[in-house]
Amino acid sequence: MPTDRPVTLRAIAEELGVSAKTVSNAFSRPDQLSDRLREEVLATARRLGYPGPNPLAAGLRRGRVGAIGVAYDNGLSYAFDDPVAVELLAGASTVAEPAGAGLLLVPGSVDAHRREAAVTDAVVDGMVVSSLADDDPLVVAAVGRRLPLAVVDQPRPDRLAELGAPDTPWVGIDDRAAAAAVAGHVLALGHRRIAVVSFGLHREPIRRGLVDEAGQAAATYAVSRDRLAGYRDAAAGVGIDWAGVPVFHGEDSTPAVGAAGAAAVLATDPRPTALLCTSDRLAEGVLRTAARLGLRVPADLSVAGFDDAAPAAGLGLTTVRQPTRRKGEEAVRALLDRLAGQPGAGPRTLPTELVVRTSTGPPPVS
Amino acid sequence: MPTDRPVTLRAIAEELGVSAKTVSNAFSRPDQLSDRLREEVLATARRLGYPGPNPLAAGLRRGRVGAIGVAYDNGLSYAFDDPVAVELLAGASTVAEPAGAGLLLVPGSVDAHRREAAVTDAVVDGMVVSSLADDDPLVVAAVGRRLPLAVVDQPRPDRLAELGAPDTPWVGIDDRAAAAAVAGHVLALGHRRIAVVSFGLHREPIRRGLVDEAGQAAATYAVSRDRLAGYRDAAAGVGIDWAGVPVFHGEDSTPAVGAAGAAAVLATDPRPTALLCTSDRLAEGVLRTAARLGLRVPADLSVAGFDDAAPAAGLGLTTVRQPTRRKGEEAVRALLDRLAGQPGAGPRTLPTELVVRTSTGPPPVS
DNA sequence: CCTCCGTGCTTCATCGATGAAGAAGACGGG
DNA sequence: CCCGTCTTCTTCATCGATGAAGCACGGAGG
Repeated sequence: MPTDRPVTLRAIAEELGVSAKTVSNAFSRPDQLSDRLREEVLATARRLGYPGPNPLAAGLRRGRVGAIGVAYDNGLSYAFDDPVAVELLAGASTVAEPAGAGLLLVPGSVDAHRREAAVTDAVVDGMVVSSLADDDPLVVAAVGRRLPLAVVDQPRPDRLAELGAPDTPWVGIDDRAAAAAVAGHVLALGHRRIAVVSFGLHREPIRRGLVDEAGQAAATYAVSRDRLAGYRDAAAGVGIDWAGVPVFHGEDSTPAVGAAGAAAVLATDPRPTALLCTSDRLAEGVLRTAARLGLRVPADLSVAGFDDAAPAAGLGLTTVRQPTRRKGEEAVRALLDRLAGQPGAGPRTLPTELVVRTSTGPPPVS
Repeated sequence: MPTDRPVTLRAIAEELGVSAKTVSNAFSRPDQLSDRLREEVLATARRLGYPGPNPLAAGLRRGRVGAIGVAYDNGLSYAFDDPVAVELLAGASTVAEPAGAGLLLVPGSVDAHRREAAVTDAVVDGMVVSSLADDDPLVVAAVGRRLPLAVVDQPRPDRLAELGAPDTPWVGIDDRAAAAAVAGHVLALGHRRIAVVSFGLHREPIRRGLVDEAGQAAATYAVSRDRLAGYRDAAAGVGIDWAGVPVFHGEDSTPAVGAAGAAAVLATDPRPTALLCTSDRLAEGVLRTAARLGLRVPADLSVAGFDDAAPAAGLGLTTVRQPTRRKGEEAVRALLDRLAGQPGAGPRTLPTELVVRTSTGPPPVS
């Protein structure tokens, strides 16, 4: 029996009659001692069943642990089902991995208190936070930890400044302009009766369903707010009264919500001829409802998405391509730079591109 | 200016003239002190810009950090591109998340030394390792850390016992039987000239391409070895001489490898009428090559996959469904149980199911 | 009036390692 | 023969917190 309690550096040191520091060096700084002694130390370590230097203790002393936290708006389990989230993680990992940094996926939770605790307790050197609402306590907790941070999409830089973290690296796109671009395309095709299917506007859902202008303006998810504003900009450009445009918002970005949203907005009178969706996954559900109602796309109904994520190409979806993967890359890169001592990089806006496929066309002649 | 060096518990304690332990309690055990004092402590903490108790230090003292490591055979960046890996992670997260445990994705690396270091240095309470070759030093490193472990798929329980960790929880399927089932289906359709497209057999590729029986038996990836053995079992059942069956193995489980593999085995004479693939992603590439060569599936060529992962249904692929998500769930559950003090759960084999779709049919009459 | 107990806070040791600085020989140069 | 330098190892303090145990006080119970 080697031992009943954990074997530590000190145990090996005593066994061999050398200092603890020498044992430490045998593992972490081989050049600091003779090969002969080093071999002896390692052999003794093996014999005693020493698990190697405890990374936790080493991390405490060194001040870094080689891990980057990733906090996402929704739970982890949701994240892995959303191709956009997965792509973000993929991007993050391509930069983190060569740097030898692990990614700690911070558990989300319905329970607000535990959600915060998870961020507070994460053992990491820095954190990427993504897609959080302006009023999410998670943001406050993350900033409050005074940990190097990098933000993807939301909260916006101005909100970060408000929270006392003005130089936080931020990566995102111009959501308003991108949304205006896709709406502009649809309107240019001649559509005048449009509707919107959006994911959540607020963290705490007052009521899912159609939402009026006041509700839209009060959205605490900056991305949702800005995309709606972009649609509205485009509508204003051709003289459409926004008050008459049905806007549905559901809980999250899933086909199920999209399907429900489509049912809701297509029930309004006059029936819209084009639906703008704030994500491709929503659009996927919209297409499903359209099929169920016997509406041909795009002959009877045009549908546009957002993201150009996994299902879009296969579905022939007109959408806005955004560099999700690059967002993950840039966020981690900025974080690593900061950890290496460079100053905060500030906001960085990546380009987007309208992708026209077959889900949009001229409105039906009615 | 609050300070230039980090604010600690002690600083607050001194500022207020109380003990450090009391400040600690104000954060972690609110019931241990009066509300009045607690408020005072928190207010002072805010004033001094205290980031909250350092989770690293707390973790060292407590002996746990609330994170589970996940080590995967290939790099992280690869993992996020593979639907099977993502599903495994999704399963893992659905169990870890409610338990408040984060998932630390351990960085893989081409550099063997750093790969090991990443496992050694991961700050976690336990680790899930998935799909590692029998001779992967990562396994040795993981076992050597004497950290609670749970293994998915490979290495096999017998190999774990060899390494001195006999009671390690293990989750997987009966790869040999599952492979025999899908091969049996193809053979029952009447095919006699079959070929195999497989992902890697060895960690260190001697030579990609067609591999003979000796090479197959020497595979250090137990999953690959057993699936080949299963195909072979089925072939033996109908009197096929396995030495005549072309077996291609490529680096990893990607459509690109599948496409290359198909090209290789379809160039053999006589041309096979059915291709068995060890994953759906490989099969995806095989279908691409078939299309390029003008072969109709299944009229000219039958193709079978493995996994029943994301693309399979869409492609009409005949395959074997395996409960990837559940593997992730069970592995993490077993790990959490062990962390809670229960003894090792040992091996657990999950069921599989043959799924026949449209990519297999009778061989062409030649 | 004395004892017992709970509340609220403190003391002490400890979790397991590593950075900075220093000391003892060995060795080469002048 | 002395001195500076290198190698090899040691000493000391510290990273930042928390468990276990202890002390002081006030109120309840006998």
